[in-house]
Amino acid sequence: MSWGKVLQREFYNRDPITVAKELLGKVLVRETPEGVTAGVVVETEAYLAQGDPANHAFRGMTSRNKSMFGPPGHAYVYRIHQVCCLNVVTEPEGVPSAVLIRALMPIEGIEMMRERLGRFDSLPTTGPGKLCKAMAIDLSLDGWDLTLGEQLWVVEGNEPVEFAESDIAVTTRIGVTAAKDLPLRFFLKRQPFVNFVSHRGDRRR
DNA sequence: ACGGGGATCGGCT
DNA sequence: GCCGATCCCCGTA
Repeated sequence: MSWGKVLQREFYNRDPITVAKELLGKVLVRETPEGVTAGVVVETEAYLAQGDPANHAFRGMTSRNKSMFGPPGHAYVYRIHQVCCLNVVTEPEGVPSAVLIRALMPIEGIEMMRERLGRFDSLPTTGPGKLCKAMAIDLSLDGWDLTLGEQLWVVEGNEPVEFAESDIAVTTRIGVTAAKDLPLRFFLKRQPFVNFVSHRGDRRR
């Protein structure tokens, strides 16, 4: 009932750029008493422990970002502008780095996602805030251990979307004001569920 | 198609 | 007090 091999600690215990790229094509699963929602990860961003002023942990540990300082493979969920965003924590405990999940291709529970959004949306998981609302991911999941295979986790998924290394696009990150020139956003080309905002470096669909 | 603005909240200075 | 790792709506075209 865990939808295949649950990604374990070693997967996350690497640098955030590697994890951000390898997360593409994996499946994020969310289970609540209401049911299961799941989607293929198609867009991510890396936030580095060193030299990255856009990282919430750039100026040290606070009550908000403490999950990033914990062991890899846990969630870092924070709130911004009325919505939550989901990150996975990378690298060893004490090294504050993470990968932001920005978009999914839904493969399970798309109707439930739309109910949670409160409207019909043909793309209910484009954007980090929207996908959290669609999957009922909130601050109570901050620090959650993603390797347990309960409530919130990531599976190998047996490659539900086929792509090659050359299908991965790399651009600067969306919405950040600091370190806006670092090429740390990764997404699958020709994937309609990738966040559709006009952004330097994006390709027309 | 694109851009501007407002909503409204927790975390930090 | 201020300011976002956002989203949606509503102008203009």
